[in-house]
Amino acid sequence: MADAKIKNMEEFAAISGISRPTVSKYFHDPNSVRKSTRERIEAALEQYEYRPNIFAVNQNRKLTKTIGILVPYLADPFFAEIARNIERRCIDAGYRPTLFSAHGSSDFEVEILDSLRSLKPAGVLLAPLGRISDKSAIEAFCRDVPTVLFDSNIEGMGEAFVGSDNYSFVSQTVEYLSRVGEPPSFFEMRNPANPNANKRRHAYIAMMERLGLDPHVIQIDGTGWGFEEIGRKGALKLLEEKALPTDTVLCSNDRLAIGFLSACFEKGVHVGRKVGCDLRVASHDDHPFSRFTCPSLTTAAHDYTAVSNHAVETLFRLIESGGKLERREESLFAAHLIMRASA
Amino acid sequence: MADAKIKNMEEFAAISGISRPTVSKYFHDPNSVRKSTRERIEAALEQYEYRPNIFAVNQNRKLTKTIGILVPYLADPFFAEIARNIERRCIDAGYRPTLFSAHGSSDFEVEILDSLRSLKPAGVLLAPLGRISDKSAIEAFCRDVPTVLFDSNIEGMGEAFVGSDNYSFVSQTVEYLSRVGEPPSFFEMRNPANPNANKRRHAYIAMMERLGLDPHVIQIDGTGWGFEEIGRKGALKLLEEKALPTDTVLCSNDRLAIGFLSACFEKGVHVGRKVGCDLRVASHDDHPFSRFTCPSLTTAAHDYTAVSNHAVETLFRLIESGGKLERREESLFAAHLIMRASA
DNA sequence: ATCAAAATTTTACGCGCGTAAAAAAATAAT
DNA sequence: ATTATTTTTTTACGCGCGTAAAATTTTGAT
Repeated sequence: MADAKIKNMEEFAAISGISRPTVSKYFHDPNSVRKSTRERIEAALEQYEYRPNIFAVNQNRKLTKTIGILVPYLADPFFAEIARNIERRCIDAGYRPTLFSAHGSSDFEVEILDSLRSLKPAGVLLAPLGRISDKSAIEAFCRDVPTVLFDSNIEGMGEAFVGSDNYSFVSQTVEYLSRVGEPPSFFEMRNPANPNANKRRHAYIAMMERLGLDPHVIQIDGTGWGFEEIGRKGALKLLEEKALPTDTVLCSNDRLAIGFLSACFEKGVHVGRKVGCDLRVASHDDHPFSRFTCPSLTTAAHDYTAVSNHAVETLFRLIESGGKLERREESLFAAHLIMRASA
Repeated sequence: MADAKIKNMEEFAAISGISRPTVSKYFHDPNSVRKSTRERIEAALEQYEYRPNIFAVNQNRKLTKTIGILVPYLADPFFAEIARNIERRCIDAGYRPTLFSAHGSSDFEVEILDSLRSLKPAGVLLAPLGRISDKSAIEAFCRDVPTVLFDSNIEGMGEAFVGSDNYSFVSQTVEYLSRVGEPPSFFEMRNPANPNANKRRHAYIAMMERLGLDPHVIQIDGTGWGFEEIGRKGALKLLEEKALPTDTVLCSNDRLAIGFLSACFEKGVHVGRKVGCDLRVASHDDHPFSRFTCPSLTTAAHDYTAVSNHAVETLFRLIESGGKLERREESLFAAHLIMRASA
């Protein structure tokens, strides 16, 4: 492997004593050539350093081995975590994942979709921004490129959607909170960027009514992706105005809850389920940091692994079947409750 | 722009009434062709949708417009934040950034470097894992690809290093803490993955000695990138054994501090600089979440913008000068103290 | 040994574009 | 109008590889 460098496949084929078309076949799929030739190629591969030029390969192959991954906001550890899982699986399956973040901007999202298109990826895993996404741009993209949506669903777009079952999240938290103490109010942003937020609100209301309880939805102002700060500001206002209808708050997501808890601490409000506490706070997502909040956050956790696995597997299936599925698939995974100190 | 799609540059040239070599020249640099022809091309560009095939372009051009960005751990919002800044600037400058994360593993790091090499990028911005990095692999990579290191320095590798001045961080926190209260102990991991940690420890000791104070370095066990959990475990042990030498703790970085604060809360230890508090805790980095800890974290902040800007600009300069700099450059940016409630 | 099946080699073309060289055209300067 | 200069066109080759078709070799079973 320390010998002179090989320029191209022609040269490498000559050295390994195999014809170029066969070598080409080998790189496409090592098992497509006879064992003895495979071994000869691999022997040469160990002596000489050669890898096919990826640009020439991609130009000529109908199907690239690239998989695009686009998430709305990579600085959110939740997406970073999912992306990590997905990347891993793609690599294991012999694909080359390329990761993009829309950085919370729909302009960026469209721009990335555009440059993703020119990469001619075998498939794309797309977690759209949601409400502010340019729907028509996404729809056009999905028509051209085999795409599986995840995290946020947009009706009818992509060949499949894989995400979490928001009803499962909320029903578990609401059930637990109201069984053990006062029923929860629901704390959320007035104009949530993410469609999951709406589903969670509806699930909250439905669940409360099923339990014969009065739903209280508290909506706070704020835009953008600085959820913690939005939650903190909203909570500060509520606490100052003593406007909380119950002593239990269920936040739409963990990042809002992180802000909420920080506001409580500032105001000297004791959060927790122990005696002497003023307030219980729970939430959804099991954000990587939620176990380090003060107090640690009771939350409903995504089945990260199941979601990312199934998203990737669905995409592989989609790719193998030529970019089209019989019918659009929707897969939702249940949450599981993680009881910590906050509620 | 809704007209029939163009297959290749040949076709597009025919339609726009310009010869293909000239069109090629235009896409390389629009200002390299006469104004009148530029306008004709751009007029055609508005009517017909055409973009040069990126693979064919990259195969034939000596220099790609790709810039590789590799960070050690993208699930750490600190790196996500830096990556966001860098991506932005690269796009603005007409490059195509591609982001990779080593996910904390040196195997991954080498693997990514390898696939990065085959992308023939114009340049690479590399934040190495640090201690566990495969130095020889990185060195070999830097020889082949114009590379600027950032965040963690590895002596002699890459054409330049851009990062923060650890001494500036620590001197400010130590000075402040010991001026206002009891001098701090230094809380860190025994075997830090990141070389900055070592520099911070040395800076702490030097600064304490300069102030005529006794340094106390507390080293805790733990490996990997789950710093919060490591910090929490370490702090729990310290608090249980009442092993803290002073009532002021300076953590090596914010993620450790987040864990420390969570342990304090669990143990009922009151952190803050107000009267009645048991402990002051400060740290370094200004992690995106450090303002939402309980209490909010006093910390020394990176000049994120300056670091990412200067890293990118250095890389551009490096690219323009053909991949070599007169001599290796090292640029360090000062921190600024952010006073919050924890100390 | 015989023969069909499977794998490989030979040969050749195409992908979409960069780019060099010479000829032609357009522009600017005198 | 003439000449010098800049820009564009024509022509042609190369990049590294995919892939098709026909010829050849190897393999495995009889």
